[in-house]
Amino acid sequence: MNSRYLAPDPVTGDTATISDVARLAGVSISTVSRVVNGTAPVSGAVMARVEAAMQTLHYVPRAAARNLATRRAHTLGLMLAVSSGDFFGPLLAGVEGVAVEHGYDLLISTAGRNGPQTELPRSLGRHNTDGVLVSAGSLHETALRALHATETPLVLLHASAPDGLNIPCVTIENKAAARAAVEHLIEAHGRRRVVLLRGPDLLADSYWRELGYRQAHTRHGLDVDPALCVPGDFNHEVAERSVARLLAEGVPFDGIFTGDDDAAVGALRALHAAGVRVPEDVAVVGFDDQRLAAALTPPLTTVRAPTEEVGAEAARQLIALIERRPVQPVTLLPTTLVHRRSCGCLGV
Amino acid sequence: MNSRYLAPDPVTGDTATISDVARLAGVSISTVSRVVNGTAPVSGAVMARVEAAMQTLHYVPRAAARNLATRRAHTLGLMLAVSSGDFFGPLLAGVEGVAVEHGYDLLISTAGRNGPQTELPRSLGRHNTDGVLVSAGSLHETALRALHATETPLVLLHASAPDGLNIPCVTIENKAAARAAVEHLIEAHGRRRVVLLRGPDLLADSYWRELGYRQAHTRHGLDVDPALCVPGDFNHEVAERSVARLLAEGVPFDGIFTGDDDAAVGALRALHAAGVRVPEDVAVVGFDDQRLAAALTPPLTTVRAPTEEVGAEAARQLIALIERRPVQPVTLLPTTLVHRRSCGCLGV
DNA sequence: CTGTTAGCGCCTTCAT
DNA sequence: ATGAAGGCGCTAACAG
Repeated sequence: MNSRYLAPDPVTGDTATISDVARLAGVSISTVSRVVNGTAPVSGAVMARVEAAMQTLHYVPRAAARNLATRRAHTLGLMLAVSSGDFFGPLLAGVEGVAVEHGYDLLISTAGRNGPQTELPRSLGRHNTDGVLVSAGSLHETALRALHATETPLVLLHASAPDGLNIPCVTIENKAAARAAVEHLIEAHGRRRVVLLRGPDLLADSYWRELGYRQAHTRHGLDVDPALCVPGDFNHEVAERSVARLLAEGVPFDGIFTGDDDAAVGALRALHAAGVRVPEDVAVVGFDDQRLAAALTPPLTTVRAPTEEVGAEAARQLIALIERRPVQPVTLLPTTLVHRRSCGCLGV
Repeated sequence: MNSRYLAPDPVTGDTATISDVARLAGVSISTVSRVVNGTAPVSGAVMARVEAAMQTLHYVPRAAARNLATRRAHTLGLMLAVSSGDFFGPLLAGVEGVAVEHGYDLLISTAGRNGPQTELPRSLGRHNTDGVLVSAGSLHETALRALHATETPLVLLHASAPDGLNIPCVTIENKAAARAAVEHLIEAHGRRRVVLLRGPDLLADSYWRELGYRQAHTRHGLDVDPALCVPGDFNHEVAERSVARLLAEGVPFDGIFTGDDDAAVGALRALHAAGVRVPEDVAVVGFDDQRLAAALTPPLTTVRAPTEEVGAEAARQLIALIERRPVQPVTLLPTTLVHRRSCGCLGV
């Protein structure tokens, strides 16, 4: 190539470069560059010729060359924790939609099952990426601090920034949602002794949801009985054990806020095994509205989070950061409570 | 930079290049390149000096420059259909693990909810990517043909190549798995009239699973009653309607192969609503072993697919293709039947 | 509006 | 075993 007028040879896989186009169109490479990027005005006639040339040559700019010349990667990094379960898809869809809309590609990396990485994978490193979206549990705090120190544009997903780090984050209104869920049990269904299945210690989600649980009590002049706050870990096995123990010990309760839907599975199972009726004896609310929520017996009342929008908003923030526009330090997306049978609302 | 001996300025975000390292170590850039890539032997002493220099400068090679020089992207493209539900995570984990292991990055793109794309997104195009993994339902056949014509290395996920296209594909043993599931109903539980909830027409999965269903019958000298083959669409609503209709029409049956777990949700719901006991009156098997399978009432007997391994194997094939090593035209990964209550096996 | 000319950072022969 | 020099394809001043 580069020395012939021919179309790219489909056999060698050789493809046209900007100079091929320029030559065919009878202009300079700068002009081609201009019509490709709309960087500067180009006369109609010339533009037409160039576009024709690009067509016949099947010209596609080579990203590596552009990236090298502009010293930008035109790429967003997304650092994920594998466990992301169900909302993986929507999250990705949200992020990707916004990314392409703004002309960015998406480079992905997942943390192994050995927990948060202590190092940013090279693929998402400084030069491969203009910025990185870091989802909760994917990157160890020290790695995050190191990254932040290099001034890499960063946005946190479903997590808040470690002390002292000024990193924008986008997540859902955990506290308000948890409060609303528990208040629903208290107000609409007259429950007074609601169990809290606590989430994993390190997760920000756990912290805020617990706070919401407490706030619901405070607002209604209720005390929180420490005996009702047991481990749930956002995990059905842990949850099942906790609820079974409560039952075995004869601790009285008439409601459960399970922290997340997975834990709800365990809670329902323990309740069912003990012959406790849901929602008559114990009303249950979950959190997340995963696909399985509606399929449980009884169908689970739970909090629906706008996962796709979380991804989209995070991407928007990151791009703003990259392009040096003002950024929201923390954005909390609103949730809605989905009423199903397990709380006592629908049907019986 | 490029003219000082200093470490990269953390404030400007300026970072070291290969020449900075060379200068600090007192060698040429070629030598640095050699130690970075292990391209040619380098004396121990020199190597040590270079490595020290890289350390103190926090040197990281710039991907764009390498890609430009080598004319390779060192990147795999992954084209996904958004709906991928539950097995999104494992699949990604599989692909990514193999990719990084071989020194490739992962660029992702998802098909919008408007069905298969008719064009490969630019981000996964020829120069941004050394090859592309195309998952079922993400790319329209014409796009696939066009892509294939450009000689882009391609591997299909959960789909087989369109007629005449010689594209390797990796998926699971749909036919054998479906056959085993249905045979289990026939052999272990004595069912003779098993309903088939057919999957979506265009999906390869649907086709093979239906074939397996038929094969199970043939092998046992049973006829397939066309009245028992109804739409399921891998969708709980469609499935619920179909099963409800069968019940209403009084068509007799004693088992259901639901095609996938989502459809199983609908089937169980319809059965429950009609007061039909599972598994006593009707035994049910699903397919996929999604997370909700174990949480259903009763817990669902279903086929477990090695999703992560599918991703990993696909990545291996693609890399082989890229590096011009021999490739498996089609690889079928084995599944296992997970016995739970809905078929009549465990508990009651 | 259009062309010329430097690089961007790295790999890769080709000498030595 | 090491260095020198020429690209890879494109963008971005800088002239006209």
